[in-house]
Amino acid sequence: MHDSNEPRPHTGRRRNEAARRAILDAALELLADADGAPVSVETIARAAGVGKQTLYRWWPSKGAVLLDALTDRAAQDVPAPDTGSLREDLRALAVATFEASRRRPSGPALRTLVQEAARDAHLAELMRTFTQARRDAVRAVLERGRERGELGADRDVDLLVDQFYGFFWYRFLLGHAPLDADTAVRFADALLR
Amino acid sequence: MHDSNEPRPHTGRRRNEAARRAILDAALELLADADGAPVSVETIARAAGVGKQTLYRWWPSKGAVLLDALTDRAAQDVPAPDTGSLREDLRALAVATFEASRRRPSGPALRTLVQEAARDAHLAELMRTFTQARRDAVRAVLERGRERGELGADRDVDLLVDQFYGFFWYRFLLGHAPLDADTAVRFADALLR
DNA sequence: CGCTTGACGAGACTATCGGTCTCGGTAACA
DNA sequence: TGTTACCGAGACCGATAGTCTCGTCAAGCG
Repeated sequence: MHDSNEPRPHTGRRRNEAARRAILDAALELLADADGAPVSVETIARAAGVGKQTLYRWWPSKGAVLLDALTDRAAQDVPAPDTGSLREDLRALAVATFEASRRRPSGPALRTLVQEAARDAHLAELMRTFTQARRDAVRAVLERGRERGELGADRDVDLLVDQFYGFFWYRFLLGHAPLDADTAVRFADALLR
Repeated sequence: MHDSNEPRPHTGRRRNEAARRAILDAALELLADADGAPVSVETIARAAGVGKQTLYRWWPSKGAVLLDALTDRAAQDVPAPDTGSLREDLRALAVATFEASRRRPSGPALRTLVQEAARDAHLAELMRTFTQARRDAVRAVLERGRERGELGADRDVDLLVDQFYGFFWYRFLLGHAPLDADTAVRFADALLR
């Protein structure tokens, strides 16, 4: 058996970085334009001017490409406000979350991506880490507030985290009611009453 | 032109009621067993012992069959508690909603149905009336409470309704945290703090 | 009783899509 | 200059929603 920890140096043609960019850009654009409608691999490849195999050579599935397209350019950084005030932190988090969901192309793309995830268990699993980071940010803000005595001992942090993201996703996916900054502030205050 | 308000009497073989029942029963059972996985028309027809055309003769799409299967047997009746106390009404609504989501086969079937709706715009549209009735029940409870002076003028009913169902759907679809009666009571109380 | 009508089960067929496979060509490196 | 691995293109496979056709069968009418 050969030493797999020390593979032989790479030879041959290298990965085409322009193709990678074209694929991610095309995927994000199609994801945003679709706004709910499915995005096919054929369409992405054609829009990027590449063959399907180039896609599958570097990503294991369509979902992986789509998620990569979103996280590549979209605000990867999770805001972690720490103003010293629970109310201010939660307001800031809500405003940042709601506003980010309205920006193009990442907002509409995220909406489509969730719908893709509903039919693709693999993608759903990949998205868990994406959403877990956001949940952790809310939890951290709440727990800092608790340590400062701004959150009563009777308040359940798990419940509050799910209230925060439940409301957000509900309005985001249904799109029947606004997710603007004013709503964000009123919502954050409602959670802390 | 003939009088379309007075169509000629029906002749020929009549609709097979047993087939209708078999289709709806098979669809609900498959929907519940799938618990997320897609349910194909072929599978429904085979399980019901009917041809695909019998399905498409009476329903316009797969989604219509699935929704019909759920609403046919599942608790169609929306609870409308009116105890005279906002807190008691909202608790009752939350307990009924959360408990119903855990019952078989309607609970798992609803979860699968939502995932089907994510890929079927037609079904998503059909489900709007289904969910609207539930939203209206919560709204009615809140507005009765407001008339009794149990809800401050600063509380936004639209926000509260979305908080209620946002939290429910979030936990129901993700399944990461309990939706039991105890949680329902604590949640209802949290909304009314 | 027998004819007309329309529903019935069965399954072939079309179109779409995710994913695999193969082909001739080409860029990078030794 | 030869080897290697990536490239675009597209044929191919399997699954699935929905349509179409076929021979059959039940309900009513004359």
